[in-house]
Amino acid sequence: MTGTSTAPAGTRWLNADEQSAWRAFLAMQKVIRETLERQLRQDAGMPMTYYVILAMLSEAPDRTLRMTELAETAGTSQSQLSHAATRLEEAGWIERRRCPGDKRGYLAVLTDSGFETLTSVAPSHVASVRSVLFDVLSAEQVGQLQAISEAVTQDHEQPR
Amino acid sequence: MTGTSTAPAGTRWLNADEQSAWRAFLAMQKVIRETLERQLRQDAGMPMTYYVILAMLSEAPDRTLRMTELAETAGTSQSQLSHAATRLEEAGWIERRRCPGDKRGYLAVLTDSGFETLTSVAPSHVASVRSVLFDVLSAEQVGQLQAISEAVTQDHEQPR
DNA sequence: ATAGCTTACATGAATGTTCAAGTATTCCGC
DNA sequence: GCGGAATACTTGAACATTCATGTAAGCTAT
Repeated sequence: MTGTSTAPAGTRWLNADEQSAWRAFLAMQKVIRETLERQLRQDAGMPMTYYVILAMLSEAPDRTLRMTELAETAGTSQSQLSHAATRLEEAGWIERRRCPGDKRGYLAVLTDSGFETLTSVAPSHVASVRSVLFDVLSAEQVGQLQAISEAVTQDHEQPR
Repeated sequence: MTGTSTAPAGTRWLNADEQSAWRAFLAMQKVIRETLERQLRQDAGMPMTYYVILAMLSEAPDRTLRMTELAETAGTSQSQLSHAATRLEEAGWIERRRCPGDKRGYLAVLTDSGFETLTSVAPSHVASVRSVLFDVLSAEQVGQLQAISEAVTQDHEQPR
């Protein structure tokens, strides 16, 4: 039900173009997510969320970030990050240290082992991203996709 | 790590454009998924997967589909559908009937209650889809998004 | 007609995510 | 400098998804 038929009048349903674009989009999303998720699971035994967390840490100065900042840059909730950090710490990929100057806080630090893991998985991850997305798009389409993505996310930013 | 630095030579990293397109895309995906998921959870207490299942059933002749077909059209795995069907049946939104002619199979039937629920939730769902996506895109961009989506999914189809 | 493969679906354990609390700190105004 | 609100993070329960496996029924070639 994204279309015609029974319902309170006044609902602006999707027209045919929007309808098919929407379904196509859902399908694309699914293909991409599943492809990457499966690849990472196989090659590194971690979900994509965890990969992104490690990746963000690897780019931070001293491979270290405050939990909250990490959650923000990785695009996860604090709760999710906290659970993830527990698992990542068990795996030996990160460490949590008390935050100097703010005893409420913790710093997440990427360990050497974590960095190595990331380094070893990254190439095949990037290859997957390429093969599922960029290899099938023209340069123009890449630009279009970015513009579309930014339109959606920018519109959605909270007014502070 | 989607970029430069340490790693086996020969890896084709993403260039700057691809990199930023990719991150923008991930962010968009997240915004859209979370928005819809949250809205459906609030308004109907169901995840989007379940909504799609009900929606597909509502469009089928007699609001009935064989489990396998339903899984296919809804884009879920059979296992996922089976679990979902259990929950949906508990909620009284669908029924499972033995499939005449093939005693292995089951038919999933959308109940009146399920149809009513769907009917009551659909408008706000569509409104969300609109507000998060179509309202911020031009007609041209909608077309571009569809083309991009199709490029990805078509390329990914299994060769039979 | 029967052995053996395949199809249709269910089930259970493992894992991730979300939501709602809960516990420390820190900040702020008076 | 003290009470109360906000911040930083954790925790546990509920739920969804996945993977591997299980069971029943249909198909097919001999």
